[in-house]
Amino acid sequence: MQDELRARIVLDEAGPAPGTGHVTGVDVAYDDERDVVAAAAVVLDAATLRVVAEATAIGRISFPYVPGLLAFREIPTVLAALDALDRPPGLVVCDGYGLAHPRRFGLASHLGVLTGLPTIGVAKNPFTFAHAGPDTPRGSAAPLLAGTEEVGRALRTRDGVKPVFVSVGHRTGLDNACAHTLALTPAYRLPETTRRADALCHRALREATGQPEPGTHQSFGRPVD
DNA sequence: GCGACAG
DNA sequence: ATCTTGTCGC
Repeated sequence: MQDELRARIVLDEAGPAPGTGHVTGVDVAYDDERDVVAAAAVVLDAATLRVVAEATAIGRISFPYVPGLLAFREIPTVLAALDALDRPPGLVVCDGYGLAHPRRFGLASHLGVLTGLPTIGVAKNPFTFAHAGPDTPRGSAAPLLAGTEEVGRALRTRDGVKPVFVSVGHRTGLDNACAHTLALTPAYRLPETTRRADALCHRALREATGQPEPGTHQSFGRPVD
């Protein structure tokens, strides 16, 4: 299926200019025990990084995590969240890869082809591509190489901090994808889009399952004296 | 055959 | 992704 759909990726568009229009982050959280998945889509104003729209969707886990097949696990619920938005998403920033994929069709490319939207992938970990460590300062980058082809970049978004791994999804160029990623990281390693979507899908999952009770999402809660 | 392997 | 503690740094 990936080999089929790959032909529909549009690579001759530079994509939206960084800092203009809207940028949307999508992310998914799981509760394997209860077989529940929650997705979130958060639309930011690209210039101010302020949230202008949000939407979530709840579903059942329909596919296991298999390296290389992440899209089949995450996309159904992500599509539902995007559909629930009350305005166009603009550029969509995914957790994971686009072209930097064993078959050149990662999550970001898959989502782009299904929706027709411009997409990029920003992953936290390298997949199976060789890359040198980018220089220390923020903005430094090193190519992700599939043989001789540059399928993405290891991009430093904070001085001296582990880089993120950027690749093109659909209807966007790699230089532009990296420029967007830098515009979305004024304070943290990960894009604001990813951070907002991550927080929202965890909140939605918790509200849908009504499990933990601790204070803030990622905290462990105060020990009882 | 074995290890690696986005989230 | 999820679970989970201590700890280093600003």
